[in-house]
Amino acid sequence: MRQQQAGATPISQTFRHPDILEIARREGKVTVDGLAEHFGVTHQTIRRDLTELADSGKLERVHGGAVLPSGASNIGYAERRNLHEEAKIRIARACAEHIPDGCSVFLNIGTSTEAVARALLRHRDLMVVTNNMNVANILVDNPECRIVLTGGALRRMDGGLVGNLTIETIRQFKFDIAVIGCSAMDADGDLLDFDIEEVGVSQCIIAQSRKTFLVTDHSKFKRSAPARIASAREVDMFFTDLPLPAGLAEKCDSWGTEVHFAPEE
Amino acid sequence: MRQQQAGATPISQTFRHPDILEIARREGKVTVDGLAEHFGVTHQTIRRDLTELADSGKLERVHGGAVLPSGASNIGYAERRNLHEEAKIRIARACAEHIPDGCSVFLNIGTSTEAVARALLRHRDLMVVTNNMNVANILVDNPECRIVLTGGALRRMDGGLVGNLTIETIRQFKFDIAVIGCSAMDADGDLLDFDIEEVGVSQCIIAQSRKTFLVTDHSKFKRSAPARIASAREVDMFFTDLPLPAGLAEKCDSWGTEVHFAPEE
DNA sequence: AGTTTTATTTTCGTTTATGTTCGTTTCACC
DNA sequence: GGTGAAACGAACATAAACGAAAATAAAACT
Repeated sequence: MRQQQAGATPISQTFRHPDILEIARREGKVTVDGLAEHFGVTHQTIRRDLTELADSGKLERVHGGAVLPSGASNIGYAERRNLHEEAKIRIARACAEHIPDGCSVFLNIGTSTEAVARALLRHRDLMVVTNNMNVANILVDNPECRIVLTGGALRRMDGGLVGNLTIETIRQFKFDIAVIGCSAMDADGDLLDFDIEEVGVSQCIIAQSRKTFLVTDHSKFKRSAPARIASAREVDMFFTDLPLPAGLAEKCDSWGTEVHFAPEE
Repeated sequence: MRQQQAGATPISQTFRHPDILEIARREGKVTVDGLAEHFGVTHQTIRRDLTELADSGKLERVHGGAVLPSGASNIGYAERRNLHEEAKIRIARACAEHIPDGCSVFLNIGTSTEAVARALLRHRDLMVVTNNMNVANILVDNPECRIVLTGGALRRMDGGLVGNLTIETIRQFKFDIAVIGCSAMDADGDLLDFDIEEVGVSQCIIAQSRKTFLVTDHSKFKRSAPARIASAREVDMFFTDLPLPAGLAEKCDSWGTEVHFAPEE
C-alpha cells in the first residue's frame, strides 16, 4: 500500500541519493519534509537516506533535514591540532624566542609549525616564507611581517601547498632559519615523515637555510614513519617538551644539536 | 571546531548557521533583531545560534548581534568590498552561470573575482588557479574544487600574491576560462589597472586561456587608471550591472564580445 | 511454485529545537 | 554617575523530529 503522491514517481533508493545531493547543491539545504513529499516516501525513509549520506560525508545532518558540509577541512587534522596543544604552545614559544626580529624564516607544513607562527605574531620585521596556508592566515595578523607563499595545489587536509612549485620557490631564497616539524623520530635521531613528497621539500629547506630548528612534541618519539627527512645531526636547535630518550640525548650532544625543553608552566 | 561536550555525537547544527555566516561575511556584522526577522524566529533562538557560532569561533559576539572574528583583513579593502556589494553579487552570479562544472578557471586579484569565487561554491569538479589568498580561503569550503595557488609575496591590502612566481605558475597551465577584473575601463574599451605589475599577470592569464571573462561593475566606467591590460576585444564575455556607454556597446558588438547584464532583483 | 534478501512503512519511546517567561546585566542617554 | 530601555541568559513547556525495532511489501534468487 505505497502511498503515491500525484505526479511524484516513487524512486528507489539508489536513484534518490544522487537526486538528494543534486537538490542539496542547488538549494544549499534539504528538508525531511520536502524530500518526503518530493519522492512520495515516508519521513523515516528520508531520514535513513540522509543518515547514509551524512555517514559517507556528503551531507551534514541538521534537525529537520541536512545541509552541505561546511568546514571541508579534514577533521583528523583539526583534532590533531588539539592534541598536546599546551605542549605545542610551550614548544613554539621557546622556539620563537630564538628567532630574532628582522630575520628570514621558513615554516613548513604541520601543526607544530603553525603554533610557531602564532608565537611569532609579536615579532617585528620578519620575512616568513611558507608552504602552509594556515601559517599565512595566522601571520596576516602581524602587520610587521612579510609573508611569501610558495605556489602549489592546496591540500585541504592540512592547508599544505604541494607540488613541484614549492621546491622551485624555496630555491630562490636563502633563509636565516628553517623551522620544520616531523611526523616521527626514531632512536637513531632520524627525522621521519609519512609523505614522501614532503621529504624532498624538507630537505630542500634545510639545504637553503643557515640554521635549522626542529619543533616536535614527545609523542613523536613513540611513532614511526616510512620516509627519512634527515638526521638530527643537521639540526641546530631542537625544541621539545619532555627529556629525550637517553641514547638520543647523548647523540644530540655529540652532534652539537642544542636541545631546548619548553618548561611546564 | 566541533563542540563535543558530553556525548560523542557532533551536536546538530541548525539550518540557519550557514546562512548566518554568509550574511555576516557579506555585511561584516549581524544583528539579533535582523536575523530574528529574517528567519521568522524569536530573539532567544537567534541568541542561541550566535552563542554556538561564537563558541565554535566562527563569529564574535557583541551586544545586539555578532561580528566576524579576526578583523584580519585590511579595513579599506573590506569597505571597498561592501561598495556596490549587491551589484557585485549579481554580476558574479551571472558569471558563474557561464562557468560549467568540471572546467579549469583562473581567478585573479580583486573584489569582483572574489565575489565570483563565492558564486562558485556550489560548482562541482572545478580546478581553480588563483593568485588571490581570499579566493583560496573562500573556495576551501567547496570540497569538490581543486585549488592551486600561485606563489608570491602576500599583499595584505587585497590578499594578492605578487611577484615573478605568479607568471611562472600561470605559464604551466592552460585554462578553459580566465575571470579577470580591472580597476577602470575607458571609452575605447581598454581595460586599465593601477598596478603595472598586475598588468603583466593579467595579460599572461589571457594568453593562457581559451576564453576570457571580464567582471566589472559600472563604477569602473567613470574611473581611469594608468596601465593598460588589454582591449575588451580580447574578452569573450563581459559581465556588468548597467548598460554600457553607447560607443562602447557598439564596439563590443562589432568585436563579438558578449555583454551580459546582471538583472536587478 | 518457494525462499531469502532488500527496501519501505508503521509504531513508539526518546531526544532536540524552539517559544515563553522572568530576573539580571549591559548599554546609551541625560 | 544615575536611570530606563534594550539585550541577555536560565529555566521550563511543548511540539516537532528523531532512532530503533517490528511489520509489511517488493525484488531477487534458486
